[in-house]
Amino acid sequence: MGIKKIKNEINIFLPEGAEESLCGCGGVKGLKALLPKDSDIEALGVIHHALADKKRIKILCMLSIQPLCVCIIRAVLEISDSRLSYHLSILKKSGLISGEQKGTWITYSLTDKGKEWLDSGINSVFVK
Amino acid sequence: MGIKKIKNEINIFLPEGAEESLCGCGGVKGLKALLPKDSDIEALGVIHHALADKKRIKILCMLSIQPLCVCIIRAVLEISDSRLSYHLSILKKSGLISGEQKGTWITYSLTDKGKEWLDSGINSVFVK
DNA sequence: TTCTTATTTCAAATTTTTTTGAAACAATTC
DNA sequence: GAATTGTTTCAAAAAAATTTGAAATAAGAA
Repeated sequence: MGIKKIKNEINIFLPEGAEESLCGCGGVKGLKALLPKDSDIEALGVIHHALADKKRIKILCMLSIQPLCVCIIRAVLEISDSRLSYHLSILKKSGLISGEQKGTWITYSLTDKGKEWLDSGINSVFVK
Repeated sequence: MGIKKIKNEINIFLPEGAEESLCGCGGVKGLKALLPKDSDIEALGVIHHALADKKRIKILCMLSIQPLCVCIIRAVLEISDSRLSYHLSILKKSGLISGEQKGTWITYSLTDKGKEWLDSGINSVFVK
């Protein structure tokens, strides 16, 4: 009732009004074309995946306070060395943090990308 | 050479300078206290996890163009119904999108949270 | 050189996430 | 009511991420 079924380009029925607004953006083809390019989607996925884990978010937050060596991060998080190393490697690969050797130690810090991400996105959640 | 080893509060050695700057933020205890509260970390994790998948990022991008019913999202993404449904449910649980029944169809749109997230974070990656 | 400490790497075990296909459900039309 | 279409739910299978513990590496100190 009140809903018109219309066969369209991809041969599916649509709710009334849907086809017209779809046409406004070029239909299904148009929608596909409007999506960001795959490499951008990929890049965004890598960052989101890097922070899809509480321990890794904590690491990012810690490093936003100051650069820290692995042993201190370990003491705060209370997890095993290899486990921490695994998480650090994922953050490092994502480009959000970087590590610099200082003698026997490796000191990790936020990269510019990491700082930007923290500034832009994170606040929108915390400031609620 | 040039690196002093100092036994400290948690009984680990540290690179020179590390202890002083650590003291500046209250040591390991202080660092722990400076981390966001667990519920915030959790919330951030949920959002990041929701967008840790390319298909889900694409869905978010599509919905930023206009609200869409499942069958159209399906046509753009070219995946099975149940697979799409699974991804939609994760986005829905994260609060980034919401669905409204219109007759037989369900139309999904970005929530305010979804719009904010897209505005704040995402651009910092795409505008490069 | 040998020893110690900090950190990473590796492979196996475990856990979590994702995919698949069938079945269920809900709104509509016949 | 029966049949149809759009969507979700469910459980099993498959794939991917994470944890674990042991071994490797690297930098210094003795």
